[in-house]
Amino acid sequence: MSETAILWFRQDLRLNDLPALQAASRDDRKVLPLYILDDETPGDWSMGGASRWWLHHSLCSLAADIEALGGQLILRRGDAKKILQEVCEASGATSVFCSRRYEPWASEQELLLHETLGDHGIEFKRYGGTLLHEPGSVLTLGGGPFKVFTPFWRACQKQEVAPPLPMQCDSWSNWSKSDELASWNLLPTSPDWAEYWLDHWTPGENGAQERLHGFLDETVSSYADQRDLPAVDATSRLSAHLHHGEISPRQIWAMCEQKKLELPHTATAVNKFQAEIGWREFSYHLLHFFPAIPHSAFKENFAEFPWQPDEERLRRWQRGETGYPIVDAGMRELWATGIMHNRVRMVVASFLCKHLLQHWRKGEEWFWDTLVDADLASNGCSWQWVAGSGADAAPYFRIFNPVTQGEKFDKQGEYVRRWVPELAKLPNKYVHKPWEAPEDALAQAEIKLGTDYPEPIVDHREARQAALDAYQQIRLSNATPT
DNA sequence: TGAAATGTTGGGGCG
DNA sequence: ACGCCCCAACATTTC
Repeated sequence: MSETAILWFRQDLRLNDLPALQAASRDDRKVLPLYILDDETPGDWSMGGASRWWLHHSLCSLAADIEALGGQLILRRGDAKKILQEVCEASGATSVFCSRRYEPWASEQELLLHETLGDHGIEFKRYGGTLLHEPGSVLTLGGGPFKVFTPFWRACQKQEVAPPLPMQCDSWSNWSKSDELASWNLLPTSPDWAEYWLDHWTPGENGAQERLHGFLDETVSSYADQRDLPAVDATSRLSAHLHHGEISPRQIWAMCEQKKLELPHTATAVNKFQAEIGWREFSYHLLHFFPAIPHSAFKENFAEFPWQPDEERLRRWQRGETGYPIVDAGMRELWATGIMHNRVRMVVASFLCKHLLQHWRKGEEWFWDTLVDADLASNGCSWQWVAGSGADAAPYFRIFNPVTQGEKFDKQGEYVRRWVPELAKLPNKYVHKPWEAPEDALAQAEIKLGTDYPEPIVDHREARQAALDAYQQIRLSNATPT
């Protein structure tokens, strides 16, 4: 009689290019596909609200795909170690296969599982597939991790990316003691802030593949010119699919390489897109070597940065009520759709840290809860990048001017008007700076500043100076005495 | 994957 | 014709 192997799904909700699945199904084993909702082990980083919404739909999709192949996805909730032991015992499974994760709590959990399951005679094996290159396989000549993106990415590109694996599973276990997905209450109620999200998103492996093909067929050619324009649909919008593992970076990579062979003139744009996959890799590698990144400054002198905690400022930023249209548009897009255009992410993040002097962790936490693509590695590294405390970070004095950024990347104010409809009637000239609009222009646009749309929460010039002064403080504190 | 301040240059208006 | 000033336009530096 053949043995049973648990395929423990985590952040890899797909069936294709899944090394753990291939390994599990080898040697004539029956595969028992299991997802565990574990809110205990991740500590502060249990899944945020938007991710849970996504997870619900992604699990529906995965369950349907497995069912179509004759299996049943088992759902269980609780401490993963306990559940795995239970399910092994109840089902007679003798091995557990999974894809590696790289969050500090997750790698600890993997080591622990290897020991405790091993003590019970159960084989625990973990596989790659979530990254192009495993952390540790891309190192400087000195043997250490890269701390700067460009040389890191150059080194990555010197290595082969393994081709994606085809789906392979011959027989599924028929053990079927599963929770009802609905009982997990992953979807929001009262209010249902995700009411229209299925109009924007198709979670699941099929949705991810469609998105990738659509992007490469129709969008990528204008990617180089237009990806910074938030009003234009010129980005891949793959981040959430990638985060949940519905598509692997190797699948993306292979398709990109093929695209460049077929249509060489798209090479520049495709390369730019691939470099974004590179930033994801970079973040994961950094998180692996510097596990404190999600909660403490990579550049240590930033530990003393004089942030000015202010709940009211934070709240206005979260709600998109700062009085700076491009910032408010971004924050409202995030709330309405679970995502925000990358260019605008940089602007709102810079605004929170530099104009409002709020700790980058406050922004990181908000994004963690509201983004469908919330990812510990990318989120932590990117917030530190903006704040200036991260690896290869933007220098602290690089302070975005929210008006200039708006005028540069949203010339016609289309994006602002979409997400901040109260400004819709304002002429282009003032749409990024309504406080400069003369009385009659405001009247014609039916706006009373301070009532229909807020006055700017801070004066740009003063806020910029305050941020530079704050930076000066840690520079001085960091100076070595002579 | 900035922005502002400061410096330089050169054309044109003007006395 | 000349010098002077103004100020774009661009370059450099500073934060």
